[in-house]
Amino acid sequence: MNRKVLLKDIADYVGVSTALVSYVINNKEKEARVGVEIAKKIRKAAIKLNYQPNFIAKSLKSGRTNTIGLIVADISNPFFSNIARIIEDEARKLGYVVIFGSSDESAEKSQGLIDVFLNRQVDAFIIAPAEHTENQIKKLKSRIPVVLIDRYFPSIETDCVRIDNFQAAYHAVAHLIKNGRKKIAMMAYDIDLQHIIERKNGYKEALKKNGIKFNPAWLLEATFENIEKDVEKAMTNILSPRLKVDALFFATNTLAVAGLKIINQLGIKVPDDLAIVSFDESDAFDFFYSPLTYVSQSLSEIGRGAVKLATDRINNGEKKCTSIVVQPRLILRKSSV
Amino acid sequence: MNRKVLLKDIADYVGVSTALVSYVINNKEKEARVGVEIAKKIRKAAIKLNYQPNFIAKSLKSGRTNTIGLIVADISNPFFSNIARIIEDEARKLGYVVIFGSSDESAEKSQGLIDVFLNRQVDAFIIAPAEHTENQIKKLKSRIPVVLIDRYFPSIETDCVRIDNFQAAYHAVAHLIKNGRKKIAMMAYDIDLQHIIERKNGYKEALKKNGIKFNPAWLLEATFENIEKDVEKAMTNILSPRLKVDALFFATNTLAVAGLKIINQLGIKVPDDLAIVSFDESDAFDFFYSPLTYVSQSLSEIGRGAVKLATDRINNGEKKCTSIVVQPRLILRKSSV
DNA sequence: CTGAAAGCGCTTACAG
DNA sequence: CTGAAAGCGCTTACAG
Repeated sequence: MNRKVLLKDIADYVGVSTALVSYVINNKEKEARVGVEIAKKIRKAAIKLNYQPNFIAKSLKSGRTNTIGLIVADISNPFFSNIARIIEDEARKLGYVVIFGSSDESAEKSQGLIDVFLNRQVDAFIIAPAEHTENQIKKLKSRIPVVLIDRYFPSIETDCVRIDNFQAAYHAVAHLIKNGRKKIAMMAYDIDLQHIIERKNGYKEALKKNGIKFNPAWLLEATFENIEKDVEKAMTNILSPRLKVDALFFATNTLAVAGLKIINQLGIKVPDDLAIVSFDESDAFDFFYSPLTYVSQSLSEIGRGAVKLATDRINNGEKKCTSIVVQPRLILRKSSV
Repeated sequence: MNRKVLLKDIADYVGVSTALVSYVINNKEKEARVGVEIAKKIRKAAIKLNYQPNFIAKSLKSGRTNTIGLIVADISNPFFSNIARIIEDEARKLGYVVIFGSSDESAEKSQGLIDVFLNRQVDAFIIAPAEHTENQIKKLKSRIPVVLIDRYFPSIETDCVRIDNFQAAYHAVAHLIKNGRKKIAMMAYDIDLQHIIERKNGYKEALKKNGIKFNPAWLLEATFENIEKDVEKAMTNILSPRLKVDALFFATNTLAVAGLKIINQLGIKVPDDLAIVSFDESDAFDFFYSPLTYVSQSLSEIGRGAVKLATDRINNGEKKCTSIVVQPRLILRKSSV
């Protein structure tokens, strides 16, 4: 295994100082007013010797690692892995690399990941924040660029990419009502995160605006720790032994996937006996026997936007916070007819 | 924003040299025979000042970054994102962080990612290698620990975690035959990767051993670049206007998800008219109207194994190559009855 | 137009 | 038992 080629090797090879080589390699000949001939020679030598600069050394000097820390709830959730894929591509185009971590919606794990990534000197964070992490985010953003995705905290001014969750939920539920549904349940999380709260509010407002009195028994809630069991219990309650509602609105894809299993088990007819609308997407939605109507967020807009905001702020820490609000679309299919 | 705390700050605070502080922080007091009292003081000061060592500086000195580079075909494929999740957790337990990249099955992108990650001085690679990357892998493994997952190259001795694809495919197809199927097609990739080749061979061998003559028209192939279209074309050909086979074996989950859509479009009855078995997993398999029988690989065994092999080799570059062979299971469901 | 030198924040062999 | 100093591989202000 041959030794790595260093700046010094090129300098020796050409017969100049490492300083000169550094300037040329980084295209700063102008500032240093390096001779054209020499510059050419240096470039040639760099290629010939296959010089690869040592990122670590560069980072130590520059204080930049060209690394973005990505924290999501769970990288194996298709919603997040699809966003991760976009972020990866966009980031690399700009010379960044992504390290990732899953918080499992736990504030404690979130803090752990933040600490690890801070130690690694990431240049910026892209975070789908977990519940009760306001303080973490507030502190973090005073030190380093932070972009929130999917969720956000109204009390903190940050760069963020999100959708209007209230509107999206409102439209989804209004759509159910327009199609004649009157008793509409919502399967949500028992959680203190703004995007879920807004989805709940949108749901309630749609009922209200359409003259339907909200029945508290319709709002089903699960915890993150026990999704499967909680969904089963809540849904069995409201759907069995007899259907107490005629439509069901799922607040996220994970809830929907768990819920559809119960619906299959109970042998409920969708959409005849129960209409369904969900949020986000999943392969499961396409293959459920009655393909699901769902609120689609453009994952590529989210990913692209997040990387753009992050890198913009890396390059200009003083600029004002930007919220990119992505337009969701309601994809109409058989489950809600 | 207050300045980061340095070793020097602790040294000044306690009134010793940075060397001593470094020894204590890294629990090497023994070697340096630091006084117990001093060590205590230093530790206290480190906590009081909330000292966080600078990883970059450490890395530059030690040549280690405690970073693993993960290269898969596509991080948004649930098979890979689930493995990524396991790798993330296992790696962090051991003090490593993971940077990831998607090769899209392209040798060129693969090389690009390898170069980027090498520059970042990752300590090891975990790779699901793309087609035609033997030489990349061969070169790479002479420089740095490499663990292959999912796929491997028989011509290169490497650490790897895999299943016996031949056996798995053989059993899957034998299962179809045992259930009375006689004309069994396989939807695979037109690709020169060992795991796909072995799955094809297992398929053929199962036919042969059971006295069924293999019909070349049964082996359907798609390219990675055009999965959807290729699958549609190949499957329409063999399933329409009349069914020319009575069973279909999918070589991967991506092929199956694409294929099931066609089957739905054509309105084919599964399993009555066509039995199905697939590889890997997907939420779609559960929600297809006739839940899919599939070959399940333990993703956690794969992820865990990969991290173990990688870190073992980081700590002992000379040890012999290890193949972890994970036992797949055939999960029987309605689609293949 | 070019080079010597300091410095980024650590670790560790060496000297005392 | 402890410290001064070199060095990891770069960048860049400074001097010439």
